[in-house]
Amino acid sequence: MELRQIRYFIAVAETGNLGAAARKLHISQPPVTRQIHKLEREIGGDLFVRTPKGVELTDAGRAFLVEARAIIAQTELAVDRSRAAHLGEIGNLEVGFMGSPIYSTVPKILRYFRAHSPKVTISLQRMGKQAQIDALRDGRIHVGFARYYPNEPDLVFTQVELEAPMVAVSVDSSLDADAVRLRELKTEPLILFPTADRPNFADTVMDIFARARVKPRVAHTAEDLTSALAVTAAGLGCCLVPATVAELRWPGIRFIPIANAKPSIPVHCIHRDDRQSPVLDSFLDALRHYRGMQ
Amino acid sequence: MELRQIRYFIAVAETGNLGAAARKLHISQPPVTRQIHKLEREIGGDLFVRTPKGVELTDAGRAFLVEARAIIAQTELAVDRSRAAHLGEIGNLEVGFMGSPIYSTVPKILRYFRAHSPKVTISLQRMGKQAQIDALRDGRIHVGFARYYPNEPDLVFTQVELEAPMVAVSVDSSLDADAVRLRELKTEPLILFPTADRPNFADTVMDIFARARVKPRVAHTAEDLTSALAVTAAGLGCCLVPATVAELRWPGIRFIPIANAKPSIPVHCIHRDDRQSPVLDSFLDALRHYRGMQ
DNA sequence: CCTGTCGATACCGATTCGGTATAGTGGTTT
DNA sequence: AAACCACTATACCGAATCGGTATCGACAGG
Repeated sequence: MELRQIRYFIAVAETGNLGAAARKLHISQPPVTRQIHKLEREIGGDLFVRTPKGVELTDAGRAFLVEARAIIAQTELAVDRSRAAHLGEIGNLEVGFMGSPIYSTVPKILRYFRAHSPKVTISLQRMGKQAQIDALRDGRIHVGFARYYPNEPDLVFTQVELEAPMVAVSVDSSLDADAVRLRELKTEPLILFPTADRPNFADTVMDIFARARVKPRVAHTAEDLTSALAVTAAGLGCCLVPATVAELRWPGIRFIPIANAKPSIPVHCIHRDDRQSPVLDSFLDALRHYRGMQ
Repeated sequence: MELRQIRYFIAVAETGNLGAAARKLHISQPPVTRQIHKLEREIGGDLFVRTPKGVELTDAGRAFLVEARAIIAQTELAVDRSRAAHLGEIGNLEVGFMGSPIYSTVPKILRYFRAHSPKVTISLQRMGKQAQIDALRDGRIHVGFARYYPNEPDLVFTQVELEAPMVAVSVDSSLDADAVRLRELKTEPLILFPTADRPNFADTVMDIFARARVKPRVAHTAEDLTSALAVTAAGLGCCLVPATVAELRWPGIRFIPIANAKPSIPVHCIHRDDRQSPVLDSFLDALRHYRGMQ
């Protein structure tokens, strides 16, 4: 069976007349006759009864007409869907992430992307940097988010955010609530995090102190942001956090801006550079718009 | 687009390899390349990425594969359905009926037909004989049931049942419950029905009395069976009914067999004779079996 | 009885299809 | 580094199929 036969059949069924169907199809009448006959031979029974004034559907023809229309609708749907997939309008975006960007930066970007491409489903999974890199190569994720990435020949990363540091202290802290200078933290016990996956945020924190020519008193290390804030809330010290983290409410924690602090804490996004995924292209497009807005 | 392209596409997608797909399709490799290219041109984007070891689906290709399988399934369904319709296994049987056969004969036959062709839906509509004949010619019904039909050149009717008469009397009647002779009814007030659409059951009743050389005392006429039994239950007289009517329970009515009564009340079925409807053919087939069983 | 309309058939180029041969490409082997 | 695969793409050739023209046969209406 071929779609040509189905298209001709529908035209004939709708006009009730081979000649009229041929005119509608912009061909002559004999080819229509032939294709209908072929179709009838394949189905093994007549689809029309021939009358002197045209043709009429048989019961089998009526049943086939319903299916025929469904087939044509299905083919059109197939083209539409795959075109949409080609344009990155539908599909699935697999996202890997690690660390604190998940608290604010990643949701903001994904919300923006969703407004652009509402039909794309998004899957999020927490994974370390190296796991992200492996997953990107295997195609298990399209894009990864973290603060820092090592250089990889076949991958490309771009900075999507640059945040100023803030100080997180216990609500019981005696530090000024409006702003502090880094120098004032010299005597405060500092909590560093994370501990794994260097280069990481802990390095940035040390760099910020170094640039301000302040030598911090590192009292504790914590595995990740959540642990660090827990230790902070317990009153064991303070820690530096990216500004977006302060957008959330943490029990027992007060965030204090740092005077004259420059935005110096990046969030990066990593992905393949082979333009294999329209959904990724679509996402990167939205990401460029998003960065243009900032 | 043509189904050929879709079939080739599925084969390629499933093998991940144009050559292997060609072998599976029992053709050589170049035609496969060509059809895939055509398909990609029509959709306006690549469905596969070509790798040194074969091909891999793109996102658009993956989306199209789902639809492609649906299209093929739909075509197979189309052939199956229309074949089934051709064999009268699916479809709709429109039945017209009038009078008392609806109480037992018609349901019995339809139940039997349903066991034969469970996927055929059945629509019943009450209509007079002439209405049935018109509806048969227009194709609004496939088959009609009534006791008698006039001869029609393009229609054919067959007897499907021959019932003995029974006497219906009020429960208060003094007549013997086991059997009566027609002669005993000579003095009973007789209720005749129906009043319209002659020849009808009333004529048969008069004929039964005439053959027994008994002259009945016609006291009332009623429009139909239900009315006649209502009058009977009121104690205004008795009436003859076909035996199958006695299978039902009527309040206030007692049915009494007639001694030596021969089956003489027919039920007929009428239909067109042009073999245009497989469902009708299927029904007539079941009907022949049914009559063979009786 | 003639005529108009419809589907079916026969035949003719034009197109499309499948087959063969071969070029091009990237990865692997030696 | 050169030879060798395995795979896709392209060019070209007969065969099948498609659409067009002309015509036939059947039937209804004038």
